[in-house]
Amino acid sequence: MINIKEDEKLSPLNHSCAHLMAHAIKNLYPKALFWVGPFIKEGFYYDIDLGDDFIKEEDLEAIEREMKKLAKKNKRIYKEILSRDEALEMFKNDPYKVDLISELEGKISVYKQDDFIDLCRGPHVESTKELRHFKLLKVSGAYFKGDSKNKMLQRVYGICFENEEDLKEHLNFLEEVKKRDHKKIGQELELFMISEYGSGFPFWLPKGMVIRKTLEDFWYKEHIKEGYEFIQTPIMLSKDLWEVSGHYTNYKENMYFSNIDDKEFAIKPMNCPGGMLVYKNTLHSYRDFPLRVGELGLVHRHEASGALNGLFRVRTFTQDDAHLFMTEDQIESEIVNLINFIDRMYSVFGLKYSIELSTRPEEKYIGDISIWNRSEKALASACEKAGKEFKINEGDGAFYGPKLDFKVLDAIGREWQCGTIQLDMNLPERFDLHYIDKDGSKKRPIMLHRVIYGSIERFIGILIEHYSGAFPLWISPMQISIIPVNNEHHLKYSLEIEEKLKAKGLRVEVDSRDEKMGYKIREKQTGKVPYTLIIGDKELDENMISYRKYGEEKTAQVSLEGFISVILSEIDMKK
RNA sequence: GCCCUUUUAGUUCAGUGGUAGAAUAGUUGAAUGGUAAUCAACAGACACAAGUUCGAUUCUUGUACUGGGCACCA
Repeated sequence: MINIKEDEKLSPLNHSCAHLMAHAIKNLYPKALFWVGPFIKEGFYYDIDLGDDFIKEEDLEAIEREMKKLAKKNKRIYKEILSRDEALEMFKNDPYKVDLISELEGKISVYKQDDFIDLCRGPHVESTKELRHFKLLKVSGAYFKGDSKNKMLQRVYGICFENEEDLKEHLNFLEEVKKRDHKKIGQELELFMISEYGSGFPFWLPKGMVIRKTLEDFWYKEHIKEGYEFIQTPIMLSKDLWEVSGHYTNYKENMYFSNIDDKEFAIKPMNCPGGMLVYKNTLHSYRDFPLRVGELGLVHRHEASGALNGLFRVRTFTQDDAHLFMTEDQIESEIVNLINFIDRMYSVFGLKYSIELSTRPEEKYIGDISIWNRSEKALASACEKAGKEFKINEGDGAFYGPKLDFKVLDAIGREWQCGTIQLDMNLPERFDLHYIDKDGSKKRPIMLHRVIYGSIERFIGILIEHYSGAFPLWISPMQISIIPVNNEHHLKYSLEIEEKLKAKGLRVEVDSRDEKMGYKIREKQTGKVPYTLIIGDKELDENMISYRKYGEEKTAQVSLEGFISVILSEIDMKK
């Protein structure tokens, strides 16, 4: 996956291409006014005010043609330095540029090509002739200065490369992304659906449910190894609780409510308040620590309609949550444990990841600065002790504490935010949590929230795209499909095999429909079933089975016992 | 929520100011098969509401939904 932002050659190229596009748009839409046109990770864009006119997707081709025409003229791109007054004079008829100039300090630089001139810091390529291998990708709306209170401008995105091969490669990558789309694969493989009666509320279909259940079972098993206990808290609780937790004041717009017997109830957007009540249910001693309490908690959040996106952004989802309670000097070792745990969980799926440490916000934060400093240090040194590199996001922590974010990298190099470990100084205070220390005094525990999958729904979405729908055997909804060559002669033997495989806990089916085997094999391949067994005269006579692995064309012949042991060890290794 | 976009059969797509056509899935029948699609018959759809019109699936408006962005993600 490319990152133009970090490429010294591609970033000026894309920046210049943004200007070339603006130039072309200016020629085609004389009324157009331009705000800014930077290069980004995946290309460039320009924000444009076209008055009451619009650029539509189908207009992009015409703009591209105009760009090619301009580029061919081989105009030199040169820089000029102006004083503020000169700049203001030059752009006096363009309110956007005047606005921009007013935000800049010192001398103003502009770039010129032919009759087009634009404010810009640069750098740019030397001539328009270098801009040849580009593609305009999409149009959309974008708020002026990124503020939803402002007017919406039109944004056109594109990307530029040094040569045609790189451009082609990138366009192929975009095709690949489309092919892997979990919404598409989820429908094709009948994993989940979303009804028009509830956008943002996914339904799990039988096959998707197998995946979900498998991930949940695995999650429980691994958490037991790590010394966790489990709870389940109600999805609906009195509004009073959300006032104590602070969610009612800060998060009301995103919560669902219901009135019962004239009392207001809220559907939980987070599991923590319920977890706090469980903690308070008993008196705690320092001897109980670290206390690790997990909950696969179903939460509901009223996300903006435009934010919804398949399983990635939904209105109801299951967090693989846990709350950990400890003393201050247990923070570091507990975080080291967690990092190693998360590492183990991700590596099972072949997911690489990076860690980011977010520290105390400049202004809006609560709690003692000395606790902030100590816990930030604990998070950092835990990463070091676990042997993990991390990036620091200064001031990016939540108001209630610093955090470590885990971003997983999928099979085609895209990043997804999944796990997070957050220290929380807010809730223990609000809920007045305490424990009895060695000396018999009451103390406030340190509390961590953490998730590993993040949201099970979202994680499955990521896995679908990561594996492109071809799940490893242990997760695959249907593991083995048995095809009798002829129902009359081979069905009985097939059913016997099915029986034996089922007895081993495998997910098996016999496809006994009256169809030709070529047809069935095709279906198993498009359905991405890991193993297909073919049972005919040959297998019957020799008391063997023939199997074909997903994605391979060859067939292997083995005894049933041999096959079972191969399969079971593959499941065991989670390959 | 905002901008643009989309909506025709279970699914993927054609098409029209005089209510629609295919592929595939489905049902039924025939075919008994050796590694990516056997043949035939049947059945199945214009998102919803209002307007324009003799007549609207088609045009207009609104609503809902889809997709891509933006904003949001205490």
